[in-house]
Amino acid sequence: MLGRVIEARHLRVLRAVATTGSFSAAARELGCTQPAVSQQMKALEASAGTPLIVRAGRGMRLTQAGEALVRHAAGILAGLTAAEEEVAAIAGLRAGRVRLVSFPSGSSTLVPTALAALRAEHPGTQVSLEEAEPPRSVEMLRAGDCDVALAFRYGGAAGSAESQEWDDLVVRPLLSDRLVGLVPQGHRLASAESVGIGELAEEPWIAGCPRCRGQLVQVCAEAGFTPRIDFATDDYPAVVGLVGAGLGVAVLPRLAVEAVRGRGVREVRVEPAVRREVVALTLTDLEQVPAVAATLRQLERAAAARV
Amino acid sequence: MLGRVIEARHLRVLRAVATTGSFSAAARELGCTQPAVSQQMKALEASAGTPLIVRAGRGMRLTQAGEALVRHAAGILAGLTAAEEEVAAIAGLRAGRVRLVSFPSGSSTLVPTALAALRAEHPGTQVSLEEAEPPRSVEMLRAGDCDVALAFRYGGAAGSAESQEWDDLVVRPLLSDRLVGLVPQGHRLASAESVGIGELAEEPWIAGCPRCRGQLVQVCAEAGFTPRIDFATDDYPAVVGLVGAGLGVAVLPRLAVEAVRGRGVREVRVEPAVRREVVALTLTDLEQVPAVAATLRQLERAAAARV
DNA sequence: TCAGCCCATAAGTGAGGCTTGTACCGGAAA
DNA sequence: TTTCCGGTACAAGCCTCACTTATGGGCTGA
Repeated sequence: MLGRVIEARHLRVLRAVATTGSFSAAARELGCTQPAVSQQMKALEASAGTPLIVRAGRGMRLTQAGEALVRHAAGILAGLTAAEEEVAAIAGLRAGRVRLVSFPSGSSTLVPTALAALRAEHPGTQVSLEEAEPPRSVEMLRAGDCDVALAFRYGGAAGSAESQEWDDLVVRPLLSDRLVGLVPQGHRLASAESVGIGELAEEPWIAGCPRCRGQLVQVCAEAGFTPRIDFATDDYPAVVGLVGAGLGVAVLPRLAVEAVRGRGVREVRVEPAVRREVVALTLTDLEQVPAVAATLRQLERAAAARV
Repeated sequence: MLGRVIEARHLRVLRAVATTGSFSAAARELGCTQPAVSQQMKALEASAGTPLIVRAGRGMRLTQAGEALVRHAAGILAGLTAAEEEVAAIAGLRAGRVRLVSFPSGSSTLVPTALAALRAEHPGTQVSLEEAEPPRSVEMLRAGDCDVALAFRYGGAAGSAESQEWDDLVVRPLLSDRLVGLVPQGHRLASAESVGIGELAEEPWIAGCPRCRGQLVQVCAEAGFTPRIDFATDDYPAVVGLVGAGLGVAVLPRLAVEAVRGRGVREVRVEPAVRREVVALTLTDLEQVPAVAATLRQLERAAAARV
């Protein structure tokens, strides 16, 4: 048997034949030759098991089976073009949804810039934003709960463990975020241009998120002391507020400080320079999704514009 | 470019992948090998212009485009199977309509037998019956107003013209219908076994339909006389009634006489034997239509059973 | 009767779908 | 950890099938 099942191609040919009333005209409409139409119709009749058209001198008529098939073809082909259009809209960035997860200081700095540019370039795209710190955000990425994760990692030994976890992901480096020191206005180091970390050994500390705190402890250990951490909170405005209130000093990523208009605090450069690398993460397959690719591109542009 | 447009085959594969959650399981469900599924999915993603699935360790997830396509695929494939089933019903004689046109004496003899058998064999088929004499019924057949025409033709010189008109049609001979003479009871020839047509030369005649009348005149001319036709009507019961009332004699096809229970008339065999050939006509293409073929078959069986 | 249009058929070609075979990667069990 | 198993990707070969060109026949209208 030739044609086992009915394919969309057959229905397109049949519809063209039914509307034009001739094989040749259908061929012209379909952009192929007349024998092609002839063969398709023969194959379709073979799989139908009954003639679909009757030649009636000039022109042709549909049989009952032909009429039934044409009637169904209308809906089927309409559904098919609707499906193609919806997919094309997603592929062409006239539609498409991206679920973005970012760590807090990223979502208030890089993300707004990137999303504004994305919206301007592709108004049809929709982006949902959620906040989560790196370990959790990567979990969400793997679980399929988001498409892009804005995360960060610290260089050196501590980062290697994370890098290993990410080697099956797409890692797009965005920028290198230097840590800056925060001291209260009026502090003895408030007007210093650069401060060695060891000079803060005896100060009370306000620590940030757990990972940042770990990083802080490690850096201080390398400098030969253990920081006395009086307060620790995920809330960066709170950190800045605590420093401003004179309750201690802090070391925060540049991005986090920038996101908070701190009053009563001074930024000082801390030596040795410690940087965290801010990256965008996504799954290998998702990198090819147009909306995801566009989001990554805009995140990179937003990061580049920050230099 | 590989896959230009989306075909039903692609959607079947995608649906199987989406429901089973793996290429291998989809291949088993579809009755093909796993690389076949792999290739189809790759082709589909190529024509979609965006990934449709993301591999997520154990199993896989659909992307937004994939979800859209699967959502549409449900309706499209449902419509396709509905179309296939409807066509299969027609092809398998579980459905199907035949428009039958018959001359009057055929519709009351052969047709009921044939249609009863058809109904018994294929209860799903629907037959519509209309009455029309041969010239008109063939017109209807050519115009697409009916599918099968029950007609008749006279042999000899008169029939050749009709045969020429029918040589592009499918002609199924059903039976040869001998013409019989009708005389009133008590007529001088009422008890004759066989009557030469010439013996009726002086009788008043009741003629039937126009074509039968033409045939009558021709036969009489060959016998050397011109019949005096007092009445002519398409209505065979009327002809029989008129003969029964003693208003004349008539020559009618056997089928027509059989259809009418005549009172007060006697049948006599007329010599020379004149026969009309009863045939079923259809279009070449329609002969392959199952419902038409079944109708023709039952008409032939009904005619054969009449011997 | 001739010209034009349309359809069917045949043969050749090319694309692409399917298969087998193999390698790679992951997770689960020993 | 090693080993095994289920799953996928990749490559090569085959074969089906869809399209092409070329040709013949049939019907219509001039």
